[in-house]
Order: sequence, then structure tokens, then C-alpha cells
Amino acid sequence: MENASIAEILEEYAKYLEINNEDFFRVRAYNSAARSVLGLDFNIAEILKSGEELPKIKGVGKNIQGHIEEIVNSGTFHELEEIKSNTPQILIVMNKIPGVGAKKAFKIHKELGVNSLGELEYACIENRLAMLDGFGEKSQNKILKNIEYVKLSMQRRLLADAEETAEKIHSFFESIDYVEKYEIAGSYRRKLETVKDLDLVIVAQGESNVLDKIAKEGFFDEIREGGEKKISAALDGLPVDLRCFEKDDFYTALHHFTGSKAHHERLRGIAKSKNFKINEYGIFQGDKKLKVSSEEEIYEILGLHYIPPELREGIFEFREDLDFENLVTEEDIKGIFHIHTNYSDGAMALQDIVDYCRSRNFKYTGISDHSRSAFYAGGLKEEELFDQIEKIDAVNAENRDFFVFKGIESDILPDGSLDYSKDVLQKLDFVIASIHSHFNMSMSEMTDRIIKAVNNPCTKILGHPTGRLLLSRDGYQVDMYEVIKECCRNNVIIELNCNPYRLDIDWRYLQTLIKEGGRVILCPDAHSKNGFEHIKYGVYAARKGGLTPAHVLNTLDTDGIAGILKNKC
DNA sequence: GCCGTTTTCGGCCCGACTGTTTTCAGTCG
Ligand SMILES: Nc1nc2c(ncn2[C@H]2C[C@H](O)[C@@H](COP(=O)(O)OP(=O)(O)OP(=O)(O)O)O2)c(=O)[nH]1
Ligand SMILES: [Mg+2]
Ligand SMILES: [Mg+2]
Ligand SMILES: [Zn+2]
Repeated sequence: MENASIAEILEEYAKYLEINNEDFFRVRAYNSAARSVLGLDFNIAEILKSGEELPKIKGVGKNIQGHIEEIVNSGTFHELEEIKSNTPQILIVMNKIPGVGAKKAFKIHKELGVNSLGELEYACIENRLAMLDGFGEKSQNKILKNIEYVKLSMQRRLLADAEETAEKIHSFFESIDYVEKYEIAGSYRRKLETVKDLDLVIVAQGESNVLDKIAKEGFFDEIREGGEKKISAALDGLPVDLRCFEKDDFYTALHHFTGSKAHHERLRGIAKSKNFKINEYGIFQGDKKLKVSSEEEIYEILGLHYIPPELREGIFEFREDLDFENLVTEEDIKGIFHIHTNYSDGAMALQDIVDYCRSRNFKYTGISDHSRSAFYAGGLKEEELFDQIEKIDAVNAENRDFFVFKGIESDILPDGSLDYSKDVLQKLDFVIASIHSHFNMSMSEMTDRIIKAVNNPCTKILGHPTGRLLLSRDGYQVDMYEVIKECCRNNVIIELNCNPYRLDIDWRYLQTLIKEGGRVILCPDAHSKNGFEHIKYGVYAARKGGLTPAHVLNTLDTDGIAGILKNKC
């Protein structure tokens, strides 16, 4: 079992505790234990099963360790199952109403016997809500109005889609002259794969009510609420939070608004233990406000190495054995694999791809169309593959400073075998093995299926290992830890698919992967020219996972790649 | 629920805003 599964279950329990109005610090204990588990450099289940003693895990004491042992044995723990079956659905629903949290939802349910949103609407209309202690006419009206928001059920947004809204915001700030400095912070700046909103930090020197002025520009679709220092707006259906600061406070404000919440809890705890205090207005030593002119200085003052925004998730950035000085960048990428041509479902011809890659200064590419079982995606019959091989050989004969590696994205068939015979695959430089069908297998079946493909000597790369499509399709059930170990044992590189809907393998597994000695390859999975633009999302994800160029196969030059691929099957 | 260590229970990140309150709790960032 993966640590991530354990973490997920602990987080779920925290959510139920919170909804049931349990002690705040108890809720937080479960949340922070979950983060700790996610950031471990060993596999909990493996250690427990071997009968060894579990090393000390920060934030995991007797109780939570007991739960973890139960989770490893049975996939859940009884307190969780109990609270799940005892929590009325309406509490969960009401918690989604803006302005209604655990306390209010609990009270409404308990004292008014409200069991559905419909009943809540009635209670408001009949003025019963306003009669409750702590409620009044205004909050009643607000709740009535906000019930609609739950029905709309706000979704998170793909980072790549949020970027389009961000572009509009950049143009807007170009067009006005009274904002001196601003930056989009929050999860957007941390390059999280999906974002709930955009969080803007704004500085306007010598302007009294900047936010008011911005609100009145009519640029945003909606201004939901606001005070002097912050307003909540929306654009393209995406919420936007704006906060205004003095120029001198810009860096601590930016740092604050970049988050994450979990990062701040840890960092501020550390600060406090060293007799500092951090908030959005500065870092303080006693009454003295220290001068800060970069985010780096905040970490320096605390005696910590710098933690870039992408890493600030409260998961593993505080581990003492890690530093983030040499994270991979887009410039490190020397060439790209997993390109589809018009032989299968791609839009570009081989020569177009070569020309385009050269114009982008790539030194090589790896062509991999779909295999024959993927008939819906124009998968290649053997003759077509042989034809493509000839064409690629011809291109390579013409070019001295660019190389095309010959490959295929082979379906992993339900029994774990690949889609062509060995003597066909031997004609290729590489095989990406991917799952494109029969997603509904049990976790152990699916894990066995993938592991069998990974053990096939022809397999060089494992493609999009969970098959997830962010915000629309969960990945298939697979034990990623077992898969990672098998990949490392067989020298199979794991793809980090750069398509912003995929970003698969998830960055949260990357520390585990490199601990096991593995590497990733960043693949745009391009079906058209536009697909090449996706590389940056893969780089963001790799950085979030703390990877350096050495952990990314396609930072190597052509000879380096050829060396890795030289053992044919 | 966890932690530290003045080994036993008090503290756990910090602030803006709202609406209710009559001095602050709840929600959200
Ligand atoms: N210190 C502190 N800062 C917080 C807390 N909650 C939010 N923040 C800061 C850090 C967050 O990154 C920032 C923006 O809050 P958001 O709710 O928008 O979360 P974030 O952008 O991190 O993720 P999301 O919007 O959900 O994709 O505000 C908190 O409880 N404590
Ligand atoms: Mg946000
Ligand atoms: Mg926000
Ligand atoms: Zn694929």
C-alpha cells in the first residue's frame, strides 16, 4: 500500500471530525499527520508487514499509529467507518455554503432539525434561522442567497485554463497606472495542477482606496464582497481574491499569499520556536520589524535554506536531507519523446515535427505513435510501423545535428503483454508501454498487469502510469509504490506526461521514485504543434517534486539518451 | 491528537472581515 493512500484516509477522517464540530487541534493533528505521511522517504506498509518497528513520524503518536496499522491491514479504520455512517449528509452539504462552516452547520442541523437544502430554504423563509443564537437577519439572507452557490458546485480549475484568465488580468494591470506592483500568488504561483481561485497581491503607493477603484473599473465580472484591504471578485467564473499592501511589505505579503496554509503552519511554528513572528506584514523579533527585500531573506533569517514557491506544500520541503538549489528548468530539456504523427492520431507529419523541434533547439525527438490495438486512435499495423521506420532512417541519414529515435506507444493488453511481437519491437529504439483500455480492474490485477509490462525487456518507458484526466477521470486503481519499485529494478523510466490534464506520474510520488533510484522523462505527448507548449507544465510538476536535471532523462544530450537505450530487447 | 521535557498538561500560525455582540465567535484567506 502506498503512503498516499494512508494519507488520504487520515485526511478524510479529519474532514469528518471537522464537520462534526470536533476540537480544532484534533482535526489539525490528523491533517498534519497526513502531510507527514505523504512526505516520508520510506513505505509504511512495507515496514509494518516486515515486522520491523516503524521509525518515528512527525505528528504521528500512539493513536494515529494505531489507525495506520489498521489501515494497512484492512484498508480503513473503524473510527472512520463509524463517523462516516453517523454523519448526516446535510452537514457535508451545508459546509459548502459560503459563510457556513462546521459550527453553524452543526447548529442549524441540531437545533432546527434541517435535513436538506430545501428544508434550509424553508427555515430561512420562515425566519427560523434568524432566531438562533449567533444568527440574525443578515446572515439568514446571506445563507439563503448562497444556497445557490452550492447547487452550482464550484469546481477547481486546471492551471493551464487559469493561465488564460491570468493573462487577462495582466493586460488589465497594464492598462491602469495606479497600481505600482502586483503578483498572482496562491496555488497559481505554486504551480499546483488545479487552482480554486487566483490570489493577487497589490501595491499602490499613495493611493487610498485602490481596491475600490479597481472594483469600479468594471473589469471583473463580479465583485462578491470586500473591505479596505481585500476584495473578492470573479472573472471567467473563476474567483479572484485581491489584497492590497504597503510597498515595504510586498515580499512578506507575497510570501503570505503564496502559501500554502500547511507551509505557513510549519514555517511559522519554526519561527515561533526561534522567537520570531511571521505574518503578512513582516517578520518580527520582539517588537522589532526586520527589513526584508526578498522572499529568500525570510528563510535566511530563520536559518533555513530557500524554499521556492512550487515546493511550499507542507509535504516534504522541510526535510533536512533535501535542498532545492538545482531544480530542473525548461532550458534543461534537450529533446522530447512521446510525439504522435499523422501515422496515427497526430496532426503533424514526421518532417514537420523534425523542423519544429529544430526551431525550438531540441537535439532529438522520440516518435511514438499508437499501437495496433488502439484502432480508435489510428494505431499502426506492422507494415505501417515498418514504413515509418524507413522514413525515420532516411531523416536521420540526412541530418547530422538532429536525431530521431524510433519508438511506439504500445498498449499494455489486459494480460500485461505488449501489442507487437518481440522481433517487431526489436527494430525500435524504445517502447513506451501505456494503458488505454480495460481500466476497470481491481488494484492488484491492474498492478500485476503493469508490472508484467514493466518486466518486458522491450519496455523502456512506462507511459502516464495512472491514466488520470484531471477534473474529469480518476486514474485506474494501481499501487504506485509497487510499480515504482519494479520500474527501478528493470531500469524502466517513468513518464511524467506533460499534458496539463494528465501530469502523470503525479509529482507527489517523485521523491519516492528518486529515493528508489529511478528517473522520469518529461513527455509532451504531443498530437499537434500546440502539444509542445505543454512541456512547461511537466517542468512545473517536476519542480514541485523537487527534481534536479539529473533526475530527468531528457536533460541528457543525444549520446546520453542513445547510451540509455542501447540495450535492445 | 501530538508535543516537549520545568515528565505532564498547556499550547498548537496568524490576520481580515462580518455580524452578532455588548466584547467576540465564526468563517475565510
Ligand atoms: N497563514 C495562513 N495563510 C493562509 C491560510 N489560508 C490561506 N492562507 C494564505 C496562503 C494561501 O496560499 C493563500 C491563498 O489562499 P487560498 O484559499 O486561495 O489557497 P491556495 O491559493 O493556496 O489554494 P487554492 O486556492 O485552493 O488552489 O492565503 C491560513 O490558514 N493561514
Ligand atoms: Mg488560491
Ligand atoms: Mg484565495
Ligand atoms: Zn497514451
